[in-house]
Amino acid sequence: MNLRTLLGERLQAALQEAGAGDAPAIVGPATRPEFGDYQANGALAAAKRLGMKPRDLASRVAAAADLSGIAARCEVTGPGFISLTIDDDCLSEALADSRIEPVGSGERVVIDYSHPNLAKEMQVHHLRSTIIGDAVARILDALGYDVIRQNHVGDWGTGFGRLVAHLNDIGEDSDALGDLERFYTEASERFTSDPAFADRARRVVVDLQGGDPATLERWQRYIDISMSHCQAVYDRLGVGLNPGHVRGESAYRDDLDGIVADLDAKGLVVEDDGALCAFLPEFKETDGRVAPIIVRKSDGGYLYHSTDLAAVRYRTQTLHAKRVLYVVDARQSLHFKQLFALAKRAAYDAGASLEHHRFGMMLGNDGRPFKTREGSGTRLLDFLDEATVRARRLVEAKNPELDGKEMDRVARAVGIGAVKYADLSKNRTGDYVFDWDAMMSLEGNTAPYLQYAFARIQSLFQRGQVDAAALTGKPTIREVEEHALALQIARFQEALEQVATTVMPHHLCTYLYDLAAAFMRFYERCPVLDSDVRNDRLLLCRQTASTLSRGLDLLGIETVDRM
RNA sequence: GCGCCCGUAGCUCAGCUGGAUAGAGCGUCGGCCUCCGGAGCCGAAGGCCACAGGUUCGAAUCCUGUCGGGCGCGCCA
Repeated sequence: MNLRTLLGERLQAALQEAGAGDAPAIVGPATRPEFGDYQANGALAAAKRLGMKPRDLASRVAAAADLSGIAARCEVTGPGFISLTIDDDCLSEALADSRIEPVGSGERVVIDYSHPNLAKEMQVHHLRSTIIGDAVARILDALGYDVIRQNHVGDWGTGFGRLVAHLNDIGEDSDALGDLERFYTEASERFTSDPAFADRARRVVVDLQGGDPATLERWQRYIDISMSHCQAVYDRLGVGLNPGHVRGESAYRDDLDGIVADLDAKGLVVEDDGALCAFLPEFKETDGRVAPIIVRKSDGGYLYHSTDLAAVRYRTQTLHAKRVLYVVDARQSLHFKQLFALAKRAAYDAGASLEHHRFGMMLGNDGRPFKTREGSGTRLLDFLDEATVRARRLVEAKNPELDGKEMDRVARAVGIGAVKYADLSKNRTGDYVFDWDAMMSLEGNTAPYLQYAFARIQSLFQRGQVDAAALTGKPTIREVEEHALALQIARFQEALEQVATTVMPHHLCTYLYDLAAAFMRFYERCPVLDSDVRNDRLLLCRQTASTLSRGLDLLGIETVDRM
């Protein structure tokens, strides 16, 4: 249940009854505790339009609103705010039924994320897209959307010419493919230093695009190996991606001629300097130049604009997506603006919402793009190794009695969880500073703090020999701390829906952190095991734990019973 | 040259269709354990929300400009 939506509907009806037409109620969390749990600001804005005194309108709205069973108090405050306090029985009901409401109604959403370049191994800069995309996909899934994950891997393009040419030269049985990074570097070096090799590489590109079977076979072999590296990273990260989600650039290679012919037929492209370009007026700059969208190079080759257009068409017309989410680096902003504009002109969007959800770079403490501690590289696997090692060191120091197997599991959950949370909790459109010590400090808004809160509740059940699953009934709310905690638990749905609309998982992180804080205050003030109302409080504990665990799970973060 | 993004406490970050006295964590200072994990709780100090105008009953939020920082801009993706 979404209390905020419910209050919004009831108050909007009251606004209408009070003569304010279809003015929105504008319900949000109260800004201060003395103003209750929620506040509605809509009467202020509406009163102005109607030429009424805000307080008068607010009073009429408050009187007209049907809030029985929802709000225990509804009163006008200040210049015309409506302050609302949720009824304790209502909270109690909400706790008893904590299912996620499927507001997605099966609407199909395609989400494009991770999309590593298969020419080399996954790098640290692939982390954000992979993690954010995974969390968003999980959350939309949980809300009842029909989510289709698309891993648009970079498996096609001129770069593969040199790789396959190098593979041709050294023999495909060579174990050189065991180290993709080295292989890639060698191929690149030869390409710049050896003109004859560069020529061969360019011919390979032609062969590839022409569909030469032997060349395609070599290429496929390279792709398979590279893809298995990616899968290892995905498994390690615990994200839901698998080979079934892969639909890379090469999947659209046979569509490109048709796309470009179609753009031409629609009069959207012209030849310029030998290249085929679209010049859309909205990309006209103040100096009169128009930024071009090149869909075919002067040598006849295609670029990623064409591939991406084909992908848009596939996602909207074949997959029938209503919404296509691109979780991609902010540096691609112009590309996506152009892509979406051209796709609309060509009617490839089929009315779907095409959305680029950008993110900034991960910076080190020095304010420069992040590198692993050694400064040598940015291989994602090395980075995850370091995270796990650091987490293990931490957990060993705090809780040395965990045995080897459990220690491994905890180190993984804490290490990977901390990395993910550090990223997800700061989903700004700009860059963010990654700091090992801050994210592993186990204090403040971190994954370990939330995991700890969960573990602490499990420990409480264990100490009290409580079978949490067997607890029944609806808790009666008595103390203000209980009310605050119950309210926060009930707001889970709001947090999820907020992520669904904004595609910003940090709203869920903030929610969970506030939930943990509300629990800590409750726990400090309200004894649980040695209490006359033990069952009620145990129920609150159980719902806190399950909400924490579900929320973290939707972020792709594991919980552990002891840590 | 043109364009996009960012500028909030010493540091790292929130601030949800414009709302009441701008919030957390770290760090600093001060309280709280006969009590369920102190990895905690309570409190204090710390802000011209980069700057200047504008719109509004009301602006960190919207508009314009200036100054800082990041990124991007014809045949890589």
